[in-house]
Amino acid sequence: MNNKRATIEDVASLSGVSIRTVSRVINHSPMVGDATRKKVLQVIEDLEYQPNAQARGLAGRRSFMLGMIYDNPDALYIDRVQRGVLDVCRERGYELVVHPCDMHTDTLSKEALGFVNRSRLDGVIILPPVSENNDLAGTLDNAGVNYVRLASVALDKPENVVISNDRYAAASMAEHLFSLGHRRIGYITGPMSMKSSQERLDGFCDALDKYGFKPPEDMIAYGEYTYESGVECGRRLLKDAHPPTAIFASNDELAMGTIQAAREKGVSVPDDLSVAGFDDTKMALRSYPTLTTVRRPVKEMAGLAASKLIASIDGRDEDASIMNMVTPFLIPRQSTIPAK
Amino acid sequence: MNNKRATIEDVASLSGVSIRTVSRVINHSPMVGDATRKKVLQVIEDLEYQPNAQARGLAGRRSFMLGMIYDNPDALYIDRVQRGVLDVCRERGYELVVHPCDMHTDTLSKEALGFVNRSRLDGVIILPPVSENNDLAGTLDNAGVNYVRLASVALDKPENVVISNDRYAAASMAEHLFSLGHRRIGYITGPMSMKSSQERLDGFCDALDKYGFKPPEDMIAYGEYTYESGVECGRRLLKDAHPPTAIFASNDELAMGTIQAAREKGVSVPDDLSVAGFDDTKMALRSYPTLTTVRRPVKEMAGLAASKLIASIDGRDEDASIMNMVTPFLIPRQSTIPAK
DNA sequence: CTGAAAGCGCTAACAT
DNA sequence: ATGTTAGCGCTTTCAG
Repeated sequence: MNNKRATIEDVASLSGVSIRTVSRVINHSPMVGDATRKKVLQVIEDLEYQPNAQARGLAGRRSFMLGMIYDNPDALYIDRVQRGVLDVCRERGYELVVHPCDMHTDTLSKEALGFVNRSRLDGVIILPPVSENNDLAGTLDNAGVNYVRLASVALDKPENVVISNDRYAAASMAEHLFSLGHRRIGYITGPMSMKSSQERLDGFCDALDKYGFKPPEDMIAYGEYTYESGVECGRRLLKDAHPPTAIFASNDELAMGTIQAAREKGVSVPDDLSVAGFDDTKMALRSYPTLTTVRRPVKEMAGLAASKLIASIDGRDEDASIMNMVTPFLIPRQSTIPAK
Repeated sequence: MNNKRATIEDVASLSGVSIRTVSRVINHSPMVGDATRKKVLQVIEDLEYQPNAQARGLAGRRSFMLGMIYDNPDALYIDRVQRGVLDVCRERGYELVVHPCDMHTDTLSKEALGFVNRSRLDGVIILPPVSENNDLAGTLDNAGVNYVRLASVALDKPENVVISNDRYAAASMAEHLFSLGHRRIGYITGPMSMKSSQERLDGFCDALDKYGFKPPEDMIAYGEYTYESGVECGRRLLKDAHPPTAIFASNDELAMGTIQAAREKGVSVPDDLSVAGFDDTKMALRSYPTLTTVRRPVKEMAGLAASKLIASIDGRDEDASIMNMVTPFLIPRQSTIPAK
């Protein structure tokens, strides 16, 4: 940098107070006289002084940095989370360090802890499906690292998780289809190793159950949350002797695959087959017909997670331990219409 | 953290050398005896010692952190860049701090500089279209901040930019359409304030020119890189008395909009109209028909940018000042077929 | 409410 | 090739 940056000392001497006082002002301590504070703030502005985060971190043992750990193929989801977290970070003077990882490596926990320690992160936010890894959470907890997981079930203490009620949302979608008159509804799952897959399937079954229906085993296809898997499962469901009038695919990728499978077979969506997805990806709006889907308030979830994390960091345990659960909502579009 | 982390001092005493020597080992200084180095490294491993990045930063005036500044709606693009940058960061021991911003604010430069200074970032990577802001680049340069811009033209010194040859790519696409027998080709631009829009349009014209054609003004629609704009421009081009047999939309969003416009008008893609896009977004593969498009090697560009940035930081000027230009490549899919 | 001084853990002159 | 030591800029006891 050309003109060396001002230090706390410059601010102190120019405002005629001690370093300690400037530090108090920076850290919003209430123990400063109003006149003093104002004066100091003025000098800070004049000098365009910015506290050195590293020095603050070294001395105060906090970095004002949060980390984000994930292994998720959905770029839009990641982007939404980043923005949600950053909205809160900005208010509170934090920065965000990103850390995509490989959830299938056996050194994941160690590696993640290394990440946190190296940068002295004040806390981390963990996205699904990595968030479902209890070994990782345990490792972090053990090391005294603050963390919050984004998940679809309460797999941790309230201060460590923000929940999306996927189960309820899936049930809503099932009811939506049901209310459109569909009685033979196919369902395509994600990988059953993921909580979200289980929850969504359970929600689907909950709803059928409510109407006195038993989820027909032959109408449930076990998929992978991918397009290819959607094509395959869609084909299988559609070639049934008694094919479904609607298919609820548990994410948009699967739904797009399902639509493709229908197209191949000359089954018209939505005229002959209603199709619903989950996630509200960009494709949902661009596909033809546009896709009825479920949108999780991802950005809001992320914001809650960041707030919770910062509350933990600040030791505001009452705030941190509030249970946060958000509810996704249904977005009806063209791909679902009344059954014939 | 429970068990306080080891410090350089612990490592020093346990390996029976001075702090300075440990520091040398950490920083890969060649001035250490082989035996000594080995011993120290062993202790480091045993203690699971990780140098404190903040202390390193404070003392050594580098943070080992890179920043990424952007205001881009394409989450996939951002994700690809982040991953490309991080691949290089990992090798070199850097972390990545993300910073989405609002490019339309007049305090952008100041705000961005604040970001860099606050966290003492060693450098930043700037994504388009923010990267086209010369005021920002000037401000950073002035402050002695290392930066690299991702762009589609050489709008800065070689050490400060990695270029994607959009012009060439657009020309390839035009030739592709031409070689399929299309002679009346519509073109939809992005916002002409963006270099990428200009470059792609120029590339398109270059190609026509090469075949002795003049780009017909009435076949050029000025759009916005959005789906809605694609629908609108598509409609306009298609209602021409002498409609095009192919439309080259300068990004995938526009192309999807164009396909929608064709659908509205009962024009079949690709039978009656070939449509091509640019970017290779996820939609390109999910649309029906799948979309012929252009893919920029985004991750590679990002990696080059990171390498270049780190070279600058390290003062390896020869490495930093190599001109980096990558060439996007055409991906033919179902949406473009021979003209009838 | 404010100030003086002791580090936080590391790098980099400066010795040896 | 290795050790000694003075900071980097800030927070935080501990006194006033």
